[in-house]
Amino acid sequence: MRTLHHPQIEDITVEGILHAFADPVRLQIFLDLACAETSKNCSSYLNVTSSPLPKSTLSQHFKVLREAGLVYSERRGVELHNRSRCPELEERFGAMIQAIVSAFVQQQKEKASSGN
Amino acid sequence: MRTLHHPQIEDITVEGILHAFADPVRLQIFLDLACAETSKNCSSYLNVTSSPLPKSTLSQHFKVLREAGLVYSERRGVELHNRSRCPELEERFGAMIQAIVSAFVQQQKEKASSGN
DNA sequence: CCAACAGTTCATTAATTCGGAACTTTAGCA
DNA sequence: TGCTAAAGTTCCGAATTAATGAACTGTTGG
Repeated sequence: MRTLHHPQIEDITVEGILHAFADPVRLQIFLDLACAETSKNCSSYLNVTSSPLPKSTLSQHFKVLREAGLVYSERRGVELHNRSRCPELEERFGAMIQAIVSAFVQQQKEKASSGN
Repeated sequence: MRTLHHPQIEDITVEGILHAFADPVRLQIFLDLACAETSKNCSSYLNVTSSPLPKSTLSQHFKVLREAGLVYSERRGVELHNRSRCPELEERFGAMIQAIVSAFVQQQKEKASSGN
């Protein structure tokens, strides 16, 4: 495993972020990480969808989030600890991240209450 | 040309919007439409990038924007008049659209001033 | 050293996207 | 009425990107 690449805050782009968030699995993972008190490993999200994700797929999703500059991943022993980069992101992109996450959360609520 | 499909406001999804916005050409078009006083036709954007876009590509971009629920297109004679759906979108998704557009505009400014 | 575990990489297949060429629709005009 | 041009769309092949099973890499504990 090569060393993990995390872009500098100034190299993060709006379109990179939007591309990463355009996948509901990734948006859900980010949302969860952003709310988490502590960092979480990748395998925590194997069952983030109704059917379990293959771990190669999950690994790719984390790579996309990481290289878009949305999460910071750190090796600890055998696992990877991931946390959102919310504070820096907020400084650079203002309300954007928060607004996206809020809209997604509200959409989840609506979906849950109507269609069930 | 079949009749144009515009999703109902309640069928518009966050991930659909983010996917549409993940392409800088589409984001730029939306931004421009959102600021425009009047509706604009597709061909107005043939030169939205440094090299001119093929019109089939542009047509596809407008289709994506339309089907994501971001723009409303109306046939007038031989051309299509497009306008953003900002008011409804704002009601449904709060600050999200505005925050994305703002972040993108700021990024454009930074790019223009540094790299030139 | 060995087994187990977390995650990555590789290779194959599937799905998207790009863009040129042909097509459709509407308007203007002789 | 045609004829022609303009604005978009559709079609299709090529190129790119995404999904995932299988094999692999590190790391830890015994």
